[in-house]
Amino acid sequence: MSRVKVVDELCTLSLPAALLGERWTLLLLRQAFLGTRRFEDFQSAMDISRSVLTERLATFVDEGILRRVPYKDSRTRYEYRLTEKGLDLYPVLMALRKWGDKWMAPADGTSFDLHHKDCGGDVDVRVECTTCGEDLGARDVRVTRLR
Amino acid sequence: MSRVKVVDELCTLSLPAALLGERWTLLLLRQAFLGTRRFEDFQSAMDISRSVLTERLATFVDEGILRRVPYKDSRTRYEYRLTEKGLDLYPVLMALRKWGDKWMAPADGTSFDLHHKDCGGDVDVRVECTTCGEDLGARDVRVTRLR
DNA sequence: CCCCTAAGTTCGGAAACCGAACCCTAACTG
DNA sequence: CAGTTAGGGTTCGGTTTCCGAACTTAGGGG
Repeated sequence: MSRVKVVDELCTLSLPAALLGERWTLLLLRQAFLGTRRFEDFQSAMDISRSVLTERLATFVDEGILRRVPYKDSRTRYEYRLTEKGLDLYPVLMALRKWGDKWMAPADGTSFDLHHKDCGGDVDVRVECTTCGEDLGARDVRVTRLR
Repeated sequence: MSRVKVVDELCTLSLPAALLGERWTLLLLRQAFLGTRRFEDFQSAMDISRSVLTERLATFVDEGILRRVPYKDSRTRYEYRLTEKGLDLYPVLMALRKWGDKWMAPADGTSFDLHHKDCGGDVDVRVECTTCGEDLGARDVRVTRLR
């Protein structure tokens, strides 16, 4: 997080970029969205070292992205669940996945599918203009620096 | 990249997540989208060490996200420009920014604004169902593991 | 000539990461 | 009721990666 320079670089894009650009955080998030909740499960699914996992989970918890809740396995243990703030990162992962589908497809396709629960339709991510409704790419947008 | 386990974890989400979850890559990308193209400019804007910058630029180049093109400053130098593949990452950054606006706003607002060049409208990112057109959140989507 | 510039490269010390072993504690097991 | 198991960590020594500062390279300008 201290990788964010405190000049004009401190903005609402660089802050999340610094957080999620930390090693393992995106993969941890992906795992959480796939339903993983317990320490052991994260560890074995991602093959991350236990000490680093502890640390990442802790920063997610105090960023308010995950919360640590007790559960009973005939005894009190803890599991990690996405908060509203965490669930709100869904579009980021969907955008990543869409890009991955287009540009990094590993020949044998993806290992899971996504569908709208209600109607069974496919999931898509779009950048659009709230005024005219058009689809926007990087070249259609003007950046204005403030201050 | 070797952080991607080669079991079922090799998918079109984990591959990009591993790449962009590398330290500095998201911030480098942001900088590129803001128009930065030269080594020195990346270096001073991001405050990254020169050796790591060299390395990150190189992996972006051989991932095909940036390309290294000569320019003349009365002499041949090189600059880094986004490719189509790179420009296609725009939705990822927009999704990050939207999330940042909502959840990490640094009190004094963002340091830059974005507007549709043609109509001046605001930029938005949406996850939607291609069949019914509804907006989708993480809870509206069913994940199906394949194989 | 000497210095400047852009884009790197080199190198020694510091920080982060890794794997493996160890810890703690309540609950089964025999 | 002693011993084992399970989940969720902590500790520790060795390895990678990162950092900052200095050095390199090559053409142009004064």
